[in-house]
Amino acid sequence: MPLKLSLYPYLYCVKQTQNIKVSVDAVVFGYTSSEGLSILLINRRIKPFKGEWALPGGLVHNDETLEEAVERELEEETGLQISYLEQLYSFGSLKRDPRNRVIAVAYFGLVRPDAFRPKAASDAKAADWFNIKELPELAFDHQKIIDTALLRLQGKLTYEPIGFELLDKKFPFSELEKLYKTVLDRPIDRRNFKKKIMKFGFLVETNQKQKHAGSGRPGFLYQFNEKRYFQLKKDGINFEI
Amino acid sequence: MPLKLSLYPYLYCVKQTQNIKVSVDAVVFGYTSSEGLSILLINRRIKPFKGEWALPGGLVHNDETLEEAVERELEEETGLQISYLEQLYSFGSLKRDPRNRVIAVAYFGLVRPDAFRPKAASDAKAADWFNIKELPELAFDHQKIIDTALLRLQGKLTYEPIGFELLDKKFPFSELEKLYKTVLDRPIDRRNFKKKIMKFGFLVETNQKQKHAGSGRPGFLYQFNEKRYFQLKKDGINFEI
DNA sequence: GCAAAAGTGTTGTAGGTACACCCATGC
DNA sequence: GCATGGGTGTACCTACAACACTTTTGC
Repeated sequence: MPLKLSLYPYLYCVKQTQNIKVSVDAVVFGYTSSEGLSILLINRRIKPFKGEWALPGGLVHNDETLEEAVERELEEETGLQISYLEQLYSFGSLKRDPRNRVIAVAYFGLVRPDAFRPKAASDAKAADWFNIKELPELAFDHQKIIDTALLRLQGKLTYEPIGFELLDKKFPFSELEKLYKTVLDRPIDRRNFKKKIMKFGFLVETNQKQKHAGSGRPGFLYQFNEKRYFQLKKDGINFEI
Repeated sequence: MPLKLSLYPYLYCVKQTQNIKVSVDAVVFGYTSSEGLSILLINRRIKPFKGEWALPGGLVHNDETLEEAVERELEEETGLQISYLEQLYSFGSLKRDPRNRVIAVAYFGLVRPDAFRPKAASDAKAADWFNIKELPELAFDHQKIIDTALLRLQGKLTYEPIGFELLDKKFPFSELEKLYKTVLDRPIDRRNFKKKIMKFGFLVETNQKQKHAGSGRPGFLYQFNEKRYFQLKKDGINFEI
């Protein structure tokens, strides 16, 4: 059976002009040990889904890349500093948007706690953080996008050290441990976890101690050494938790 | 520092109408033990890049999903049966296509050897297979897309049993081993590899023997049990080679 | 001095790696 | 009978899991 070949495959494309828009949407995760894992949402001021909560995002401009579009939208709608951004998935089903056919290229972002502003800081709730376990009803297919992003976060955390992007530049070791417990939603052995992480060598202990919050013995602060990590990665280590 | 909020974030979008097209492109891998890993390319019959080799693909129709578009394009341009398809990545840089701004949602596909037709079968070389190590110059940014796809294939092979999608339904064990050696481009210990694979339990030995090709002792044929795999996956195994 | 969190080592076990000889078939 | 590829087991070693007591601090 030979290959079946159309001689003019592109003829199909000119029959009717394509009328599809391209948007970007960002699932931005934030984390604090007190509030757990949260997602940044905006309240829509225009139809459709006016007044409902949605992911930050919007149409891509003609003269900007997808990454630039996400960064611009985040800046415009929320003004926050992002510490990590990667493409997640493109959603292209037919009825995503009731107005037009719109394809969404979704991105996955992480911010540090110092960029994470709680409810009080926003005026009139135009943008706000929601705990991952207490999300409101969402516009469009944004719940599905969030589900995809959460799976990606959980997966990624176990084979790339992106957890640091959700913590302050310097943090007590227990913060990292709590982060893993929260996001992966399972218990972790403190001693084994520390051995595993420290063995890699890209996490360095500073000589500073935690400024005391609450009771208990204050721990030393640690920081992630990105340079060392990239060196190790080039030499071929594989991070596995 | 409070969140900076634009009151009318969507105003930005109406300043100028978006003029971006959406296409899909497919990186389809095929494998035979004699020829190694190959990619399916088509020879462009229209400008731009007329006469050059490119990935199969084209503009998405208004009334079809992204997956439908990929499958239609593959059918139109090459007529082949695909055994595995997943989304790879979306490429959105500004000058990908010299005509318009076009965003490509790239897909990653695998076909079995019996769908794999060598050069002789195609008329006038409209579509053809190229060994991964002997690719021609490619149109657009298709080389970059292929690089991304190859990394995905290598990664995926080690943590999901998709290798079976590149082999016939029944195959001698050595075929699987050669596939891994070829794609991962490193030596593999025969005995350990077999132990590892068989331990999972989703690969079953049939009582048929390989019809003899060349010299040497013919081996038994094996087949992948998809049902068993999904059951195991649900119960929480993780495939790791 | 008591509650709360940080810091730290050992032992058993499972799984991975390294490694070599015999068997069935075609020519 | 020889060349080619198929089939198979063991021993060592590393890496992970399980597990509990002491130390520092705030109140």
